Amino acid sequence: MESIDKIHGTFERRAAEVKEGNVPSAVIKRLPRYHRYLTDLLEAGRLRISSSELSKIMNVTASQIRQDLNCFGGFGQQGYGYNIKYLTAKISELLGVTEGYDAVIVGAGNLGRALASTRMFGRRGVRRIALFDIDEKIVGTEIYGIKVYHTDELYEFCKKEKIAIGVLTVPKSAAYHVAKTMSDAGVRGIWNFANMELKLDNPDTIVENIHLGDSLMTLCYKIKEAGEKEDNKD
Amino acid sequence: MESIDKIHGTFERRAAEVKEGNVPSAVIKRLPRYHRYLTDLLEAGRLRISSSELSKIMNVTASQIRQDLNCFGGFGQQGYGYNIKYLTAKISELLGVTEGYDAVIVGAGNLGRALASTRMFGRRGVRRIALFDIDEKIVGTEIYGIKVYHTDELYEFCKKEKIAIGVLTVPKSAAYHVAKTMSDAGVRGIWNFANMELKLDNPDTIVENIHLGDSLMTLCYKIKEAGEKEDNKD
DNA sequence: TAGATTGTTAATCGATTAACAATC
DNA sequence: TAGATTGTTAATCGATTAACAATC
Repeated sequence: MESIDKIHGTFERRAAEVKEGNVPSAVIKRLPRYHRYLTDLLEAGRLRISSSELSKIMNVTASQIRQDLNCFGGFGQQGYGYNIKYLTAKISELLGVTEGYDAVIVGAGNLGRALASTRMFGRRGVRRIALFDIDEKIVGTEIYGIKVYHTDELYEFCKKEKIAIGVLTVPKSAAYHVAKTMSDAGVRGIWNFANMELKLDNPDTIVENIHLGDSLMTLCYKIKEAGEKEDNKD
Repeated sequence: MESIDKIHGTFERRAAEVKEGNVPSAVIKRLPRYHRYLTDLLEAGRLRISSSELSKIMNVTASQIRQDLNCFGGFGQQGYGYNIKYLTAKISELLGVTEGYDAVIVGAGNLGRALASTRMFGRRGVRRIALFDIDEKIVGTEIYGIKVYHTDELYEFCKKEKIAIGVLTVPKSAAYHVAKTMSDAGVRGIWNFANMELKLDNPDTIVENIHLGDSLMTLCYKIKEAGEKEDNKD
């Protein structure tokens, strides 16, 4: 127990040193995955982990883990490893999880409802403030505890509530119009499930596209590839 | 028109040359995106495109496009560009889109229904043969034209119908059991929406994980980063 | 033939891995 | 102190870009 406290002390002394801004994009892309594994370890009650143990769990090299974590300010401890809680907090901060952004979901179809019901948002510090749809039958109701508004009110709502994130689950045909409305209302990031590339005039609006189809294709590719290897065995 | 025919002739003569198997993984990862853009161009009625035009549309370098497409057998034509139809067909083949795999969706919740209703599968040559759920109220019904079976029948069904792809949209608690059932029944690839890493004994079962949370985190990161840049302006 | 655009080589860049001295 | 494990340098590897000769 003493050694853990000692580690903690060390971390706190070092916290100011954290360098940022020059983290390579390859590392940034890996951060959500680190975050996932570390959160799981934390929930499992683990306090510390070495790069070598984590490398086995995550199936990457220990060297890469040390190199990666060092990008934002070496706070491992020689002979001990990394403090999981501190590491998770640091990565959360870097990823913006601690910012507490507000989000709206536009489109209350199957996908919109699925997103309304997951605990994915809360875990990442994002609050779902409202759902929007054009179906008068559901406007005014609540879905998984989230109030449904008419899409006509979207612009005013986003502006007034200073919404940071807009989740787009409307049909392709409506996607551009809805996206533009949100962009105009000052929404900073659009999480786009509409299966199309959005071209918005506002260069400051960030668009993160979900292309499930790309993932399905990758799976097909891997299946086909594995089958070919199998064939070559004979 | 004559030149187009000429190009076509050239392509057919060359079709045999296609090299495969040594395509770098960085290129493989980009193929679904190429496929998307090329399909759109094809639907827009375009017949040919140059690496330089495509580079502008896709926001990558023309050099990369030529390098990429060359990996699986240079079939552009100097002075003309690439035949979109042929290129799309080639990429489709490489990705396994032409294999015509059969899939089942396990879990008929919001996400399962969303997946049952999209045209994403058909476009990629994947047939959705059946839905599975444990809710007796919906077993026996049809959802978006797909028959719903009880999950108890999953093993037999997959085995009998030689299902290649299992789409996993059940709660975390049931994910492992369902995945193992499918793996045991010879399902070759699992498309995993359960937000957890599946550890299956069978090393031949391919798992493609969807981690929407990672994408949401990336969006948060980009928003935070853009905000910081904004701050530094002053 | 002249113009356009590929295929391909060579140069650059960035990312990964290996190794080990520093240090807890 | 001895053992463990990081932080960091240097070596390797792979991916991207630039350039241009080949060729349609």
